[in-house]
Amino acid sequence: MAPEESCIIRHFEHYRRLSPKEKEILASLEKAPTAVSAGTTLWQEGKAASEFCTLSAGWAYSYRNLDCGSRQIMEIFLPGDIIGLREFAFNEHLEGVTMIEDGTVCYFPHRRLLELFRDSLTLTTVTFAISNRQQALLCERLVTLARHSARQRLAHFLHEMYIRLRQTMPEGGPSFRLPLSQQQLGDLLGLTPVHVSRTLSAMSEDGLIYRNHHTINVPDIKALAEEASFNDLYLNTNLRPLFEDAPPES
Amino acid sequence: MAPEESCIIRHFEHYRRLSPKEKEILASLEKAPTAVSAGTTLWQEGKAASEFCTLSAGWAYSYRNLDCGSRQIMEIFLPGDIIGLREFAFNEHLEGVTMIEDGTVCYFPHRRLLELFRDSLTLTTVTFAISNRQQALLCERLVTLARHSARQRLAHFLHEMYIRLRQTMPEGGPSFRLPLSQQQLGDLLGLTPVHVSRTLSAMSEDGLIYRNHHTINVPDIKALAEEASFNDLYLNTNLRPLFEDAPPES
DNA sequence: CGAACTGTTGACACCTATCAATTGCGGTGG
DNA sequence: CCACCGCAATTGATAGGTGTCAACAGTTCG
Repeated sequence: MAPEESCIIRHFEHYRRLSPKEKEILASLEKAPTAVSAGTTLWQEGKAASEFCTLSAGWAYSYRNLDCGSRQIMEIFLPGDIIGLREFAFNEHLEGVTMIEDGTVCYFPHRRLLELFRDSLTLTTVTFAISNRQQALLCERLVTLARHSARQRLAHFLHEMYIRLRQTMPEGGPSFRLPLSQQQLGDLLGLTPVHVSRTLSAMSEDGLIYRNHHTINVPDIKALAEEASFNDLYLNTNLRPLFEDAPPES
Repeated sequence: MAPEESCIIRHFEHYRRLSPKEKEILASLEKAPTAVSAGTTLWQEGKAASEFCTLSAGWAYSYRNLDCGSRQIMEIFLPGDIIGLREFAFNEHLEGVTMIEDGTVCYFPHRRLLELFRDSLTLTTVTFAISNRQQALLCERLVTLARHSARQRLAHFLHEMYIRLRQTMPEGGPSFRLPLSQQQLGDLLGLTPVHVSRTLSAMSEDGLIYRNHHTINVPDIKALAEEASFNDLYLNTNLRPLFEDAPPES
């Protein structure tokens, strides 16, 4: 595939325009696409970590298995995301990663990221920015877990996914496909699947969302944001103008 | 003060040995120390962001004010930490920052970090690693908020602080000073101050901790870790050996 | 058509929030 | 040095949200 079509390049260009050389560096990360089917575990927590991968197609999630027997889903990955970025500094994977749907991933060794840091200041800052944004997503979820009701948590997550999906697919209408089971939603939001079911039903009855299998229809996105007391500051991915007059490359 | 004594250099050297030139770059971040008293707010959420600062002395925390009137403390900063690193990519501060005790901070503009990225691959990777570690702390707290009881949350936080403090002050015995009010603990762990009080009292009665004003004594750190089902993987700050054969500086 | 999984619904228990009153502590001024 | 004030911490009673257990319905896929 031509570099221009790569998800990861689109993702990076969301933050900053890239030169052909920079695009080439990014494209080189996706030299070895691997097809993976739904339910495949890319790696397990605790295993030695030596690689990242980019997600070219399909959804994935990372998770932690807890001593108490339950499981916490940490992050939902969409096409264009780099999986494992957070674990760069660690020798073992802190989280396992599993595919939600069939998809395609491209593994690349940690060393490649160092080369990227060495070769391009722009890619370095954008990578750092992507990491920052990921962290902001975590912070928002942390807030909802600490302080919000089950209904607010679900409203918040649905709104977040709506926004994230619209950033890559600007025209998608009021509905989107959410290929997560209620068990997975519960594992993500710290709820039991039973309570997820009850809460989603209540939200449907109140006309906040409509559900059809795995398709969610949001008739009034502002009402959903209101319900979640959503803070859209953190999804703003525009880099500060500062970067325009960044110090010159060496 | 001589560069060797700076908290932030000690912090960075925890990850990787630094050359004199690299130490100098770091020391240059701390050119303008400012004394700040307990309760001072360094900046508020939503305000335009143009600076980071290093924390040279004293404790601080970052927080979010929520629509529902309560407040979520996101992060506790100790001497040697860089405050605001997470907000690098954003134009506005996502979080406010307030001093817990009297202390000293050194502001420096965002641009300085770009210069650091440009001038030293080692400092770039260590900065990225520090950001990763911060993220790992967040993940752990997210897990405890999602799935653990009040007692487990408190045990976990106390254990985490114990470990973090020992990393800078290796010999400190079984007790440490924790200058946080129960209101602040509640805001950090998603609990009401009333319930924090009850839970700490119960932990004291069970001999898990002893309290004296703001000093916490942990007679059996392993018991505390057990109680919290603590995962010490994420506090492991040793960079992977990979960094030893990092590509040469340009 | 049946098995296995996912989602729904009901009854009940438990943890934590809420509201309120009281105690203890630190700082201030007489 | 002591009385006083304000804040932090404690303790009690009650309410509410979510977990747990269990049964049942619906969907998917062989």
